[in-house]
Amino acid sequence: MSTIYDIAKKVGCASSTVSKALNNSKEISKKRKAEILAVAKEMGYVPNSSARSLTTKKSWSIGIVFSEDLHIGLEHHFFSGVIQEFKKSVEELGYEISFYSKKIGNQSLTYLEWFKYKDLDGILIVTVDVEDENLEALRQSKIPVVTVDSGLINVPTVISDNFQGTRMALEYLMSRGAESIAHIAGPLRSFAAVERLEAFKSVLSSCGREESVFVEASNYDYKSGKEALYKLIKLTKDLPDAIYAANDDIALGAIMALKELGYKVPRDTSVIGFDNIELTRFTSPSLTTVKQDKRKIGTEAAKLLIEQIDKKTERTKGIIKRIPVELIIRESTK
Amino acid sequence: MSTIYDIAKKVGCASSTVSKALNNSKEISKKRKAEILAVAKEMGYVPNSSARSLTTKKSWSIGIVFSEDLHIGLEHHFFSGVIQEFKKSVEELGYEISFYSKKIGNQSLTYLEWFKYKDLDGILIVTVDVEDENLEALRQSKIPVVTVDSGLINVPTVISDNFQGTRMALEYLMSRGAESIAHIAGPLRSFAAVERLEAFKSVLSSCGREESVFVEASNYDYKSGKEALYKLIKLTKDLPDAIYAANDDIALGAIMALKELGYKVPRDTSVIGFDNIELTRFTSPSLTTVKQDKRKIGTEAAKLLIEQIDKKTERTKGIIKRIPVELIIRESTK
DNA sequence: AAAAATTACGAATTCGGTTTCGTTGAATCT
DNA sequence: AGATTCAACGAAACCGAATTCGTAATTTTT
Repeated sequence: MSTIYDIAKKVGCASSTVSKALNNSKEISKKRKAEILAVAKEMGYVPNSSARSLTTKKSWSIGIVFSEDLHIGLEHHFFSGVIQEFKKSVEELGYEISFYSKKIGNQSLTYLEWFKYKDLDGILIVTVDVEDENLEALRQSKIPVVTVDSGLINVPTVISDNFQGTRMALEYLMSRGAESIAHIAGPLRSFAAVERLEAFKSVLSSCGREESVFVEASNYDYKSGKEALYKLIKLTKDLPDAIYAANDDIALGAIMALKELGYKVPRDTSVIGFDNIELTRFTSPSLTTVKQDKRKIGTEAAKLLIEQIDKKTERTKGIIKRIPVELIIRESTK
Repeated sequence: MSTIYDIAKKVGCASSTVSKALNNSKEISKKRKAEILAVAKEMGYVPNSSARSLTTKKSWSIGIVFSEDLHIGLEHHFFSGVIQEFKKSVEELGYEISFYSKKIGNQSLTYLEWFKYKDLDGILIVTVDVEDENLEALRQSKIPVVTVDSGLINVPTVISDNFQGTRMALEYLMSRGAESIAHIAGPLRSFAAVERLEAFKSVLSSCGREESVFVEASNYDYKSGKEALYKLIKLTKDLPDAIYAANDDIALGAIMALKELGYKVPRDTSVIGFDNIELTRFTSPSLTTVKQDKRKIGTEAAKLLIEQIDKKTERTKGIIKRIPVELIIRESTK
């Protein structure tokens, strides 16, 4: 309601003086400042963010992009945790978050246009759909960007250590006597899926296992996990000793499919997931899984982004920050 | 980058004319308009949201407040779904959402100040902590507000039909032979918890059961559910035939506590929850529960809010929209 | 005490749009 | 043809801040 002009009028000074008082400039006397601050408080003055960011070119807000095509959203078990933590981190510094949405008014904006439209200070990309060609322009631009779980070249990325996680999972399975291990990969247009598949192949071959059996799930969800398991069964004559799934949802789907086929987990085969979503403690059997540290991922992403924003340092070419994972052993592996 | 002034210069007209072309005003000829639009496109013009909302007093953004004290956040099973759907609904109309956070820059703002600061068009309150006195000012104001799952008087509210749900749950339990039924209430500073408790008492007494046994969980989570069950056991000599929990997390906690005490569910007692979070399908035993329609709740809240924003109608005094619930029968009840 | 350097403040401009209102030229009417 | 209406455009004010720069008042220096 009340503006700096109202305050100026009441105090009997110029608006510029009020502005100085409010922004602890040194161009003002203690006395004047105290006087102005008192009046401002009395009038219930609140600055206007639009006016402020119009002149300062700083919006104090950070955009978040996530690929809805990959079924990522606020409800996603894992990413909602990452975003929550990211939000908390940047809020401590005074930033707020803003979600990308295609429709702005009547027209639809690309990520880059959106960035300009909103005068954003930076962007967090949560997972990347390789097929989203809109991202390319973002990647080539000079604006502060950080990604989680993606492989955009020349963009700082925070991602779980998929190699370490895969190795831990597979070595554990082998230590428990698994001879044949199959992999249900996530959709290979996601970067993490590719990494886990690569790691799977690499670990197996380094252990002297020649062929690596895997199928690709069409999505990171329960249903796709079920379907993938049926595909897998068709592919192999015998049930493998163990199955390494690209994430927990897929693993749970696979277990359900195994049940439908009359198999018991872990008696007939072990299943191991990735993520450690809350669910996994409660299922029966409870799920052995590789735990991702979503809190750490969120805070690290925030850190990497704020550094770009503050230090005006150009994006460090292709920084990639790997967050350690942890193997959580439960009942789905023998 | 480029502004309407740049366009004006290039076209050779006034900025006001450009503005008119961009906002399909009728005060412009087809020819001029086409010409301007072409140049705008060529220059990659994108409007600036700050400048726009500064003059129009319309920010096209809606604020979301949720009480972190109640452990509500982006990760909450139920509310994240509501928010996701709300977001989708308002985005279709060109609005974006913005989350309240205490720290703006260095100072902390009340909800009302935040509303002014950001020039918000409306506010969605997701659950209300009765003890949050900041809300009172919001309630008394004339700004467009809608709440979900709360009981703010004179504020439109969208909420599940807790009476219907409770009745369905209890009647089902009784139809299956339960004589004694206890209730684990949610934290009673939340409105839904109070409603469910009231409904519990009312249904039981209308069925001729005199005393209604209940305990209050300190939070809506698993741990509180466990603790509450231990409290309950101390309170009653015998295990009740059935337990009606205020939400799924509490129910799951209670089941775990029962397990620890050597009881089996549903053999020794039935347990029924509220929400139908995804988890409930996977637990063992899977949980019988009252399903809340989070999609519907989200869209209805959006509708109620947009109506206030658009029609400039004052808040209809105390409108309360009840969304039907559904009983999902699974294994935790006999 | 006069000169020089500081300090405290205000006038004016700017950010990027929207909107009002006056003016001009063309089209319509009598 | 002269009077009248209407369509198309531009000048200017405004939204609410931040910032630059000039000036007057004050303090410090010699």
